[in-house]
Amino acid sequence: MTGSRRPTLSDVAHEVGVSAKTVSRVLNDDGPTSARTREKVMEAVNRLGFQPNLMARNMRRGSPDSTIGLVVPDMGNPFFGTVAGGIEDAVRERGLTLLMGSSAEDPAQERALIETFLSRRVSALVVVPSVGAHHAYLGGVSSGPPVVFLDRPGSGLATDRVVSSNRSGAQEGTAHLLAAGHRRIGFIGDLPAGLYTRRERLAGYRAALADAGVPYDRNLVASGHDQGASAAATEGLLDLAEPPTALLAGNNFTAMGAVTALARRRRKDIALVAFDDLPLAEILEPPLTVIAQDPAALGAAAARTVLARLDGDRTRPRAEVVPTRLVPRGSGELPPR
Amino acid sequence: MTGSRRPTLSDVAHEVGVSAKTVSRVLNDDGPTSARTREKVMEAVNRLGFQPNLMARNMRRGSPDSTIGLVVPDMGNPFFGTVAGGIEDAVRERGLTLLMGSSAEDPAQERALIETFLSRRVSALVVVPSVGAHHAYLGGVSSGPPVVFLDRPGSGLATDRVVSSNRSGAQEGTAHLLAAGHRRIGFIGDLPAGLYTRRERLAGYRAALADAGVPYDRNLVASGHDQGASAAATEGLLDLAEPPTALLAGNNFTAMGAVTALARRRRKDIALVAFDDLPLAEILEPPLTVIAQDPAALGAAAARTVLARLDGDRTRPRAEVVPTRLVPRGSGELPPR
DNA sequence: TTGAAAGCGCTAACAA
DNA sequence: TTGTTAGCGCTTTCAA
Repeated sequence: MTGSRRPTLSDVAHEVGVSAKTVSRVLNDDGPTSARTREKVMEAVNRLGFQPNLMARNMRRGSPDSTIGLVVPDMGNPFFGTVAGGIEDAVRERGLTLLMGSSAEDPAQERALIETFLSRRVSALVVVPSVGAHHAYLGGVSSGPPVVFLDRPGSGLATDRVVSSNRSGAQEGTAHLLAAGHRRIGFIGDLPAGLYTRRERLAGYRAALADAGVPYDRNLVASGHDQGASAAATEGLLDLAEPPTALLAGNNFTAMGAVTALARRRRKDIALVAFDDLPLAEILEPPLTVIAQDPAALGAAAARTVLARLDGDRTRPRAEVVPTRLVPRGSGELPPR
Repeated sequence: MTGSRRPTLSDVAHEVGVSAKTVSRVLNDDGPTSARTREKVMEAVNRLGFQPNLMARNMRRGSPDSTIGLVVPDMGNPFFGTVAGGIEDAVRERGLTLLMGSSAEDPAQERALIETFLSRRVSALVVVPSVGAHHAYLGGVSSGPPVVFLDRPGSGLATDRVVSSNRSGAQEGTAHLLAAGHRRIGFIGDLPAGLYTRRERLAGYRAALADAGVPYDRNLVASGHDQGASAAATEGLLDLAEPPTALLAGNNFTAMGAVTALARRRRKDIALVAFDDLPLAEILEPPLTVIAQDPAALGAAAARTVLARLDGDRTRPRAEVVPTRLVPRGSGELPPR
């Protein structure tokens, strides 16, 4: 397995007794070759376990690598996994392979990963930008592959982007709680506070409050990035002197935290609407009302944009919004006590 | 952004008025260079937006690409996302980048992805083999990168592997149900039936039954791959003439299906133990008892093995088993009615 | 139907 | 401290 040098085209050619170019022709179906030659070449290829060196091929051809680089902040979040699946399904038939790496929500790691992808000459880049990252360097004098920002707009680079309808979705979810009669509605948002999705969803929440003439109370805004911190933040809201009677959870992890906190406190009377769906939402008690995102559609939209750019689309940057959908299941319809 | 040719080393060299080799020296910190030269070179690099072509560098150096290829059957499954995070954390400081792609549990796609990685000369390959895939081709005459199988052993290739303690874990979980007094215990397994983890866990289940002198009844074995199918399969078990009083769910998705089915039927009297933990396990009613896996540890173990091989370890293939842990939370302690 | 020569962008080896 | 030459493995171009 690990041992002698990997075989090259010339090794195969030498083995068969032809020139390297002939082997190349056989492998790439490029130009005429006799059946006899083809047979012998293929036999030698298999016998030697020859694997063409794509780096050499791409270099000579001057063509980009047939891969698309995807940068996400967290591979363990099924939201991004589903996004990746949506991209992959859409680009596979074009012969493109999706390569995914994680930035761990760190601008430095994000940049390192992007440069890794650029140095490997990927055909396109899909990036979920980390908070605090700047992308001006991507738009330098140099010609690079098309870049699409996903889930969040990038900073310092005017290029295509695909996001969910964060603001109107959150507004709709909050309005749903207001319609049930709630006036004190808590918001549990992701961290850091500068996160685009958090800001947009918080803005939607505030817009709904304003529409209903309910004053915004910043004491009702809590934060957490993972499930544990979000649960603690939720308990903090419940412990207020004037606690909320309803909650809007800002994403899937904060939703799990809120659900956990309410369960620990046995507070089935607190209404809850979550941004982003959860696999077990239906069977929670009460069943969880959500503003569902469509991560596979986000991925597919990004892929379509990428393919259009690769096909020569030179129009100005697109900003696509994938709609969210309110799914009432019960937890958002509870009245205030 | 997309336009003129990407700048090369020579472009930079020409711009500064030095040779390509000097620019190379500056960029790679290889050999002496004057401060003045370094300055001018870096300035030109930034101005032109030069990105070194890693394909060319790797080719010339004859070194493999500083990436590790990871092949998983499903990017949307957080289990594999967490595994990937475990690998990444362990290899990052060695300067290796993790590239993940999906086989969609299809041997043909798996092979295509592996060949893609091999053609790009990755430093190592970590593979979660699809059912029905054979890997003899990886062990050919040729020298290739180290390969580690993860979560499941590969077929046709004797190489390193890292798996969970599937059999003993399932045995322990089943024994837990038997200890609570259950004698009719259903098993809901992943599909296809040939899947290694399913077979191992089923074997553990059967071993526990045998230890307790309880006859194995194949009518109590049901199957599903996703949450919906697993829920339907669970309902099928509940509709038997002699239904089970307890269930063992074979993985995270079947667990969510079983939980869903029991909730729909309002059967809080049915005991349940699930293989693999769930984020909301604690707050289900009753709280879900699980045989927890440690996906990050699986990834870390695979990474350690990879690094050892890259460091020249030529000993015979390792078979590492990452232990599972029974976490009693309530659902497995319910007595039979 | 096949081969020879050149060169993609970079770095090793040597020379200056 | 810097430059020149050659060559990594492949494909393009041209010739046979």
